[in-house]
This record gives sequence, structure tokens and C-alpha cells, in this order.
Amino acid sequence: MPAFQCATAVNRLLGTLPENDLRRILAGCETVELSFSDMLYVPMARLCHVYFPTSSFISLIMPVDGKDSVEIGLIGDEGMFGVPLLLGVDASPVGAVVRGAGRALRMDAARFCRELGRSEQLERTIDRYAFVHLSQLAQAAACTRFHVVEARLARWLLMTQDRAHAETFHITQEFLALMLGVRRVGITMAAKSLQRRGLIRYKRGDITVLDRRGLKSASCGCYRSDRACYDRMLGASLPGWPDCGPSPLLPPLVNGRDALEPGATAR
Amino acid sequence: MPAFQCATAVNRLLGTLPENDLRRILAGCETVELSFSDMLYVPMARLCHVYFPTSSFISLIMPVDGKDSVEIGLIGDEGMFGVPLLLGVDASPVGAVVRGAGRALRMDAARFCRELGRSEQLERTIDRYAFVHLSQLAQAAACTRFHVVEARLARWLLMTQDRAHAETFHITQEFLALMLGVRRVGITMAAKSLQRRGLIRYKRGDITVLDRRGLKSASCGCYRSDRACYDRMLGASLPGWPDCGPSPLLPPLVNGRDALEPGATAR
DNA sequence: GCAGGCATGTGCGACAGCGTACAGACGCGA
DNA sequence: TCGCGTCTGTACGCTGTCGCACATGCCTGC
Repeated sequence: MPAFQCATAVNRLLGTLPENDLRRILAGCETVELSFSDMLYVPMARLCHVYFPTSSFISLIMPVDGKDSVEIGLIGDEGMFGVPLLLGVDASPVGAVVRGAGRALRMDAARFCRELGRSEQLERTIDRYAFVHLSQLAQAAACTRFHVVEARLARWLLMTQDRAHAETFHITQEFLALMLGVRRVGITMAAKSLQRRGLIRYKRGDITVLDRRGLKSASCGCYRSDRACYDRMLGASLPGWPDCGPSPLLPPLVNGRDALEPGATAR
Repeated sequence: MPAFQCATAVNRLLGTLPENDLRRILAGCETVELSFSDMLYVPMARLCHVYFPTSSFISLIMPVDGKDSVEIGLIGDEGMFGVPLLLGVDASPVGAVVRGAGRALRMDAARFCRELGRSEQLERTIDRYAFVHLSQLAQAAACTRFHVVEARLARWLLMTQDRAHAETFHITQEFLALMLGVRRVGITMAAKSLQRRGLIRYKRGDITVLDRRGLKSASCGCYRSDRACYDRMLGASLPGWPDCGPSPLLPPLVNGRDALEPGATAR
């Protein structure tokens, strides 16, 4: 099988590209092996590379006051790290940490910017992904404000499972606490509750999702919102994306109703 | 004074444009009068217009679970509403509400997209603004998670003052509660505390900032972070932007250090 | 000048999450 | 097999916020 076909199967953002573009872009990438908890990017450092995870996945971490932190995004083979480059900025306020060991395609930032100019389809795809990213940030802001730990944990497990492509993955409660920005003990409680309800099983960091459907109803609506947004922007029927089940999908964008603009009078 | 000079003075994003571009863009805008609490945009509706506030300012509201909501952005004459159009998407997950009555320049969405293609400087400016917007979303996610109401209120007052260009503005506690996503009583307490400390004075919705410096130290670091980000991306020395005082400014982007990439081995 | 509405203030019980400390449980290597 | 480090579970008092109910204060229009 030629190289580009492999890659198509493993990063779905690149999988949307026409063969010509894809071949050229893959030629500009190198495959890197990412290990668990590698720090790929330190906030406000220079953004030298973009990453297209294939079997790995990456967590976006927003630091607060130099002590706390929250995860505000998760990037697997459905996405990429390096969105700010699309806006001509080679930095980001959020850090990137490897949360699932595996491979990723890596491209030099400068080259990525050039490729954006050369492939209209690439730019279009990354534009849409950037929009999804934006929406997820807004969702995260609301979610961390209003939802209790247990629901956020359930959401987090679902998001992770989507990107790990397996029912079982490894993550300690300590690490989870860092992600959700809560105490470790808070995770212990929430996880115990989910386990008692038969939704997950875990043992010293090995978490198994037993009941995906149940986990979905235990999670806050943010999981579905995020998924719905992604699917609307980048196609729901991509292979390997676990079903999200029937969700209160909004109508497609083209049918959106007009904004009300009372009192806005032209002059 | 010709029209374009007026506008330059009143929306600073447009003020960065060369005269040619500016003149053409202003020709495509109409001035609209916005009234307090006008709903400019309903989440996920069709995005028909972009707004460049001049004397008005606009709040971005993220709804949650159909009952709660949080403000995740504030747009005055330093910004614009309609960032997603830059990404080719004519919708947004966040709503827009007028929070300060006044004028704004409004442009048809389709025309705005065309103008983006015609003026490199416009695209560059909006790109940078989009990055600021992105950063503010990330900041908001962290802020709503970790900071107490009083500090968030202080931040909010500073942000509002920056955009109202006055020490006094009108806002009820009820409305404030909606913005911060807390109980009205929570605002009562926080506001009382700020007043007792001599930082503000308020009376039935009329809030006066008495001690800007004190308010800054009462607020969470998010205010300074936001300001620093904006200033770095779009120039600190714009006229009419109240001083933010000495802040722990990060080095300019070009001097950012490289990301650490341990364990990332090419193969 | 009085009624009614709106804005603000107070009180109270409940609860999620915090910080901290410590005790088991498990697994791996000496 | 033992020891040690890591991961998980339990406990306790405390704080910030919630939800609700109700009291007060102020402004406006009749």
C-alpha cells in the first residue's frame, strides 16, 4: 500500500485531502513516536511544528496562576496541534502534553504555512477544524464552570476513548485530577461512583469503559455538543469514529435562521 | 473631517488599515445604533453581519444546558464580532448581546469575506484578533473554573471600563449575575466587598470605578493576561486604551524559546 | 404622596469541592 | 520474601457557592 494511503487511514483531517495535495504534504512530514507525558509545547514558546496525531493523542493544557491547570482540548487522529499558525501566529497560550503514546505526523511550522497557501482544500479543512477548536474552547469554559466532577469525568473518558480507539486505556487518578483541575480525591469519588454504577472498571490506572451508552448519559451534554460540532463541520461519517448515538443535533448551518436584530437601525 | 478619519478614531481594528483599504471597507459598512440588551446574534443562527463597535460594546454569551450562561468575551472598539467568518463558517456557538448602548459599523457577511480577500492588511489584522479571541476563550475557561466571584467581578469591571471609556456605567446586579454565571446574591456580596474597600461605588445599577489600581489587584490575573495578549498582537500604544500598568509581560513572540520535544524521535 | 415595580440586602440550610493527613492495597525489584 | 514506591481509599473541618424566601430601599408615574 502506498504511503499516502496509510496516512489517509490514520489522520482523518489529512484524509479529506485530494491525492495530489496529500502526497505533497506527507512528503513534508516526518513520523514521530510520542511517549506518554512528553511535553510537546510549552505555553508561549515558539511554535516550531504542527502535529497530526495518528495513533497518539495530545492534551491541551491551560495553566492558571502558575499552580493549577485545566485541560481545554484533546487532539487525536481527528485533529491537529498548531491551529494558531493558521492565523499567522507562531505561539499559543496553551501547552501540549502527550496523553496517549503512539505516532504522529510532524511538519515544520514554516512549511505548514506554505502548504496552507498551496492547497485550498487543506486551508479549508484546517479552517473548519479551527472553528471546531474555537467552539470546544467556549464549551470548555461553560463546562468547567457549571458541571460537577462526575459528569466531567464521564465526558473526559468518552473523549479519550474516541481517540484511543480502545475500551481500555491507562491513566492515573493523579493525572486525571490535573486534567480536570480538581483534587485527586475528587476523582477517586467520581470514579468510584461510575464504577459502582457499572459504567467503568478501573484498577491502578487501567480504565475500561464497560457501558458507553450509560457513560454518555452520566456525562454532561458537552460531550455531545462537541461531537455534533465536529461532525457538522468535518463530516459525521468518517470511519473509526465511535458512534455518538442520537443527539439533539442542530439543523445544518445553511438552514440556520437569521439573527434577530431589534433596534439596529441603519442611518 | 472625512468619514474615514472619524472611523479610524473609533474602531481601532480598522484604524490599523491603510487609507485605501479603509476607505473601501467603510464604504461597505453602515453605522447602526445599538440599544442596551439588543440580541445581535442567537447561537447557531446564520451569521449575516459583522460588527465593529465604535462607541458601543458587545458581550459574547455561551449558553449551557438551556438555563445557565457565561460571558466568555467582550467586544468594544478594540475588536469585532464575527470572527468565525474568517474561518469560512457563517455561524457561532456563542450569542452576542449589546451591553453598552452606542454605535457600531456593520457590514454584510458576504461582503466582509470578499474584503478579506482584497485587503491583505485586513486579513492580517483580523487573523491576529482571532488569535486574541482564541486566547481569551482559553483564559475564560480557566478563570471561571478557579477564580472566586469577587476577583472575577473586579476583572469584569475593568474590562467593561476599558470599553465604555468612562468611570461610570450602568449595569444591574441581576445582569451581572447572568454574565458571570453566578447567583445575583453572589454579586451583591462581591460588590459590597469591593465597595467597602473603596474600589467602586454603586447605586441601583450605576457603577463607578473609584480606584482602578486597587481594582486591578483585587482582580484575578486574567485581566492582565488578556490585555497583555491583545497588546502584543495588536499594538500596545493605541490611543484611548487605559493603561494596564506594569504587568508581567511575556517576551515578544519572536523571542519565544523553542518547545522542548523530549522523546520525539524522527524515524 | 402613594402604589407598584424594580433593585438591593439578609438569612438559612445544603452541598460540592478544597486542603490535608493518613491508612491500606498493589506491584516490582533487590 | 521483603521493602519501597506508587496508586487508591477514607476522614475531617472549612470555604465558596447554591437555592430559596423574604425584607428593605429607592424611583417613577399616576
